[in-house]
Order: sequence, then structure tokens, then C-alpha cells
Amino acid sequence: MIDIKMLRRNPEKFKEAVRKRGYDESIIDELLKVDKEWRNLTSEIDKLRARRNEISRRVAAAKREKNNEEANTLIEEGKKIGDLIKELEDKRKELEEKEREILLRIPNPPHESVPVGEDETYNVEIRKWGKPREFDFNPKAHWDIGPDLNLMDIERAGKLSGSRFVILYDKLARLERALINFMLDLHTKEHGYKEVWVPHLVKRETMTWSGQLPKFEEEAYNTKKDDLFLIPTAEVPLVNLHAGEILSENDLPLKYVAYSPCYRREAGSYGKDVRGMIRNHQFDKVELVWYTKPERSYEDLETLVSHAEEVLKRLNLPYRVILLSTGDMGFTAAKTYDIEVWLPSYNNYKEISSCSNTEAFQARRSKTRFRRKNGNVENVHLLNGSGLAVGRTLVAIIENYQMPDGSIKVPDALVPYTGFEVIP
RNA sequence: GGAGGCGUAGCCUAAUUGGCUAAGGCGUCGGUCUUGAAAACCGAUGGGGUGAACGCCCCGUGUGGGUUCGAGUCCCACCGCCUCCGCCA
Repeated sequence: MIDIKMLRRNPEKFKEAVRKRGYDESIIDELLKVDKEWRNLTSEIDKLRARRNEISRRVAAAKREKNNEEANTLIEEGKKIGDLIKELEDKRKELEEKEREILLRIPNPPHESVPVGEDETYNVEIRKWGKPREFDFNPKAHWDIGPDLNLMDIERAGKLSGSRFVILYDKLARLERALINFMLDLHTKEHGYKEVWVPHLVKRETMTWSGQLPKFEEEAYNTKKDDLFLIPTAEVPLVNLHAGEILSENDLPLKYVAYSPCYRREAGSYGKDVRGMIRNHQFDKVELVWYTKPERSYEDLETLVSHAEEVLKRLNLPYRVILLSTGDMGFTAAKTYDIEVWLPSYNNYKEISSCSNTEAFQARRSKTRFRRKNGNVENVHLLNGSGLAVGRTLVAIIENYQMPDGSIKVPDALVPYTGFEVIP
């Protein structure tokens, strides 16, 4: 959610921001109009309330002095004002709902360092690490390697759950679990994160605070009976952990890491990544979240990205870091780096992590604030990033570490976690 | 699922039968004092509207409604927590 006070002061800046992101800027004018009406009405109501407060003070005084006649006259006036207030408040409530509805649909303005462009062709490559392996045999895709080893079962997953699900057996299942533990250990022991185990079902409000709703309801799984949502990422519970709280400046930054399965309907992605386990309705992810101060949030974003990169370095998987353009960023982000890992089956790099600074966009919705030493209360800045998507890391290992005989070598860093060096 | 209890500010705790400005303590920040610190004392410490500014006004006792001239206090719904019963991995 954008800051309405900033918007009032500088509407042109916000129109430009909205335009850069490929949204229609008329939404800003619409919002300003409703806001103006709201403020006029609020002034009027406040004046009436002041009058009512005065009356009720005088009623109390009159009653104390046993002046019943005066009290009754005042009560009569109070009744009339009360009715009028109620009427105007109903009107104001309508405006408030309208204003909120518009506000929740305006994307986060991009940071000045973000390249402007309508789609991913305007993304900028920041750096590359490692070299894609040169195979002296014909490398296979993970959707062939896995089933050939009888360790990956897409057919039976389809029988149980439909398309975009997968079943893993034996050493591949074990590898998935090893990756989760490896990532959690790295971030907790070496990068200073606090491990969190989170609920996978959350309330509608929680999804709204973190920005998934109302705009992306189609993307989320919902349990109709209780109106709970399956989390599309652990970011949702993590960035709402301190909703409504005022943190102490000394507590910042707070760094959280959580493993969770992620559930996504992938409603708009028919025909995209249809083979294998690249784009599933359910996948594991280790998520990193920072609560930090505005003046250092961009510096911290760089650190967060480096933590995600470290996972790939330890696994010796080639990757590149991309800075997303204004048109390619998510709704809640002011700046996003994607990390892409090399996949032989795509003969290209494929997204494996997305790290964003949402500034105060989410914190404003969830009312997550901190108190500065001088007593001022401000919204925190929230950063989130995958560290990493576990399913895609598994795929990257299968494909990049495949051997001519169809087996898979386990990266050295993982051997302590798997207990074996080769699959099968 | 059933019965009961509770929810006050960053934290802890008050508030006759509904009535003047939600009292007090702790913490934090700033100031006075001090060589420095502690102590003591003074002030600040939720949100909004309006205004160039000093300021003025409104809202805020879990959330949303209701009763009333007036609600922390009374009523209803919801959310959360606790206790007991039932069910349960």
C-alpha cells in the first residue's frame, strides 16, 4: 500500500511510478478525488463531534447543579447532532471503503535504480558466476533422468492430484530433504538468521497485509469453509509476524528464515514449463525475510541476495543475477533481483530465487512499525527472498550433476546431509 | 464441538451506580544537574484532520456494530488467549 500522505503532496510522482509499472495512471486521480471528499467530510464530522462533546460536558454539569431544564434542552440538541453525525459517518464509511479498495490495487512505486521497461526484455544482468558445464555426452532433462531412475513419478502424482505435481522416492526424496536442511543450516549458522516454523494456512487478512490479496486471489488455494488460504510462500507468515506491533530500533534488523511448502494455483501459466517439476502447484522453499530500517534497506537487500547466492556457490551451480525492470517486478516490490540457475534442459538460466525490497509497502498494510531512539514511530522496511526454491535446486542438481550412465553425483556440500555420494 | 473466564498505551497495572483531560508505575528518548555516570527533577513517547507556523480539533481501552446527550464501563457479533469437558495425531 502506498503512503496516501506522500501521494497528496506529490501526485505527479506517483502517476509516473504507476505508468512505469504499466498501470493506468487514472487510478491516482480517482483515488485523489475520493480522498478529497473524505477529508472534507472528516472536517465536518470533527466539528460536529466537538460540539457534541461540549454538549455532553454541559449536560453533566447541569445535572450536577440539578438544573434539569437546561439539561433537557441540551439533550435535545445532542440528539439532533448525534443523528446528523451518524448520517455523515455512514457516508464517510462508504468513501473509506472505496478509497481502501483503490489503494489496495496500486502497485509499489519502483526504486530509482530500477530499469524502466514494459517487460522482461528490459531486465539487466548484474553478474554471472560459474561456467555452464560442457557435456561430453548428450545431457538429459530432469524429467527423463528422474523417471529413468524410477525415483521421480509424475504419472502417479497426476493420478493423485492432477497435473503439476510430483512424487519423489528414495534417494531423490532424501536429496530434497537434505537440501532443506543444508539451506537452513547455512542461513542460521553462518548468516545469522533465526529459524521459524510457520503455519501453512493463514487468514484472509494475513494474505491482504502481505499483498497477495485482493489482486491475486485467483492464484491462491482457499479453504472455503473457514476462508483460510494455503500460503503461496513462507513470505506471507514471515512478513506478518509482527503485524500491529511497534518494534524497538535496537531489535532491527530482524532476520528470519523459514522452510515451508508453497501452494500456487498457477492460474495464468497454462502451457508454461509444462514438463517436469519446474512449475508445480506445490513446492518446497526456504525463505529469507528482513525487518530493517529505511535508511539501510537497499544495502541489506544486497546482503540478502548474497546469502541466496552463497547456496548456489556451495553447490557449485552456475548462475546469474538479474535486476528486474519496472514492468517485470511483482506488485509489492520496489526493487527485485532474480537469481537464475543454469539448466541444461532449457539451455538457459532459470529463476531459482527472487529477492525484493518492498520498502514500507507491506509494513503499511500490516501496521508493522518501529520506534526510533528519538521516539518517532515509523514503518519498517521489509525484504524477502528465496534462499532458495528447493524443488528447482533439486532439478538443477539432477541436470548439472548427471553422469553418462544416467546416475547423479551428489554435490560435496550435500554429502553430509544425504549420507551418500551418488544417486542411485 | 460444549461450558466458563479474560483482552486498557512499548510493557505492567488502575478507573463509585455510564459523566470533566484513561490515573499510576516501568521502560525508552531528550533535557537540567555532573569531570563522567548514577540518582533526582522536568519534558516527550498511538492515529488522523486543518494550518506557513505557535496551535486548534477529532479519533484511539482486541475488531466491528448497537443503546445513550455521553461508553473502558451496558448489549450483540467476530477475533485472540486461558481453564474445564468432549473428540483427536
